[in-house]
Amino acid sequence: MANDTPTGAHVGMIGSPIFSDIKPETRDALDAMCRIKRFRKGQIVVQDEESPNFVGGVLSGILRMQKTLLDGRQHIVGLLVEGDLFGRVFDGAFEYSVEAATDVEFCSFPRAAFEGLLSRSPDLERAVLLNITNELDRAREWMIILSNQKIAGRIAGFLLLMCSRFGRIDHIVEPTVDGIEVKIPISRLDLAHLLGTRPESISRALHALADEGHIEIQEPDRILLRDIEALAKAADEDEMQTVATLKDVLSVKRLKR
Amino acid sequence: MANDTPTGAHVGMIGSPIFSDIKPETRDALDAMCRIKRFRKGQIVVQDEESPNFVGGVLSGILRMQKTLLDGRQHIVGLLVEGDLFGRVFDGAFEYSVEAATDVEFCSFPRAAFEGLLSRSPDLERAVLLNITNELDRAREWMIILSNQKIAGRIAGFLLLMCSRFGRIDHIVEPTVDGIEVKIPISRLDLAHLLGTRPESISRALHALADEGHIEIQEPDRILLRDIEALAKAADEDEMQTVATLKDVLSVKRLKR
DNA sequence: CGGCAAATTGAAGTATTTCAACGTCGGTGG
DNA sequence: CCACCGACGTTGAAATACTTCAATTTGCCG
Repeated sequence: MANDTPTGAHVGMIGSPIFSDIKPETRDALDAMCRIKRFRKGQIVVQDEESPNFVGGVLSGILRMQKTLLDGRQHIVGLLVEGDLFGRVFDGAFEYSVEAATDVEFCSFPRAAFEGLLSRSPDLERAVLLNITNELDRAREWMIILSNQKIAGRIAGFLLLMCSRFGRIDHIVEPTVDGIEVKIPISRLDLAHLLGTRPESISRALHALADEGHIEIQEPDRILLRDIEALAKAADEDEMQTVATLKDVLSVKRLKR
Repeated sequence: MANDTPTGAHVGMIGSPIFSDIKPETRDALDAMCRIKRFRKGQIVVQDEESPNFVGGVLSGILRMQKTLLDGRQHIVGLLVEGDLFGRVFDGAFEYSVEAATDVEFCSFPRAAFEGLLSRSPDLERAVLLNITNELDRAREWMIILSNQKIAGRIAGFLLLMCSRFGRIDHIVEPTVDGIEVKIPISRLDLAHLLGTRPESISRALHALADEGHIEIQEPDRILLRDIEALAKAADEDEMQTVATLKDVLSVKRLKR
């Protein structure tokens, strides 16, 4: 399950993964107002339309940010991992619901206090700005992935995004001798919604990629990426940098053995 | 290269549409460092990979933010209108290119000076934070639109997004007696890339919506939305608020006659 | 008026969706 | 402990939607 972190609040360095570049005194202030919360897989952290009165910062585990459509379908617009913030600062309604995709732990900062500290601490404000900027980049990457016409391409893009974004986090991504192993934190149905298709198509496309030897389906939610470059090609990947990075990870791993 | 004709700068209240809620002195400082630039439709404002040394704020016209894929295709990830910012603050590379979708005018703030002022002016920092937050919301809306399986649904979502986001701006959206008239600022090819399909499909889906009476194609780039609710249904629209707002706009217009 | 780019239309080929059925796994209760 | 159920993933086959390639039309600019 989740880490065996001390339960009590106000322990030093609580927000470690969250804000890396802020002054010690700002961090102390943050720690002082923070309260650690834990949710089990499947629990709702924030309900749609009900603007939360806190700002959250993920410590461990994965949260799904989603919108509930008219017909009740849940539509994921992002996965939150260690270091990510959620909730709304200074602004209007938070229009999404947040649900635990795995068991999770996060810091909860009372909204008013957080905003107050934000106004007083330029370093924190900058950290938040950077955080949101990153989030924006991620959303744009999603857009590009989603605009791939072929399902297999979208899946390839999704897998690569998992690697490049969640690479050093939790145990989602593990480099092995044969390739990179990715743990998919959501069900086929959710993945289908996320990628704009249906679970049957996800299944078929995934198995098609496997038949071509680009991936290996070790378990339905554990995929081994064998040929990064082929995946990048399938995904129309434009960031050779990502590919290069991932390949480096692999070769290093190979040498280590 | 591009005729970035810096015309007269330092005129009072230049940034009016850009930051509405900042202190007069901050605005003065902004105006003092700002330089107005104008580009004609089709010109490149920022080239891929070449991190610009300025932050831009759109005054009028429309810019397209796009990524160039390996095969040279241009992939739009957002349209910038009056009041939108672009460029990077405090952070890594700006990975997109920016091109004028119509003739445009924007403020250009030297990056270093802008960041300096940002650090000194909490009100500006907040304004920027809000701006980026909005941008993030928009990107997430795009994600939801893009994950619609049917092309017609994506187009419907696109048209509604145009209305709700660009409603009071430029002359993109005009309420009329018969419905809302939307001017599409990009070509079919670009729209196709944006929506993850091909121009032929865009054309067919658009004409299908017209055959059903939901829209009317007055010119290829001028669409009259006749039945907002039908469009919302086609788009799987979850924001009844948007729909309600648009319908209000319409009925007010009708009364006015 | 000719020429070009953009938009549209047609027809054939692919890919995806849909509906239905089956297998697996984990939990529950007899 | 085993049978059963329900959730999930997978597979098959037919229906549908989209893409592709080719041809045609439209509108604009020189």
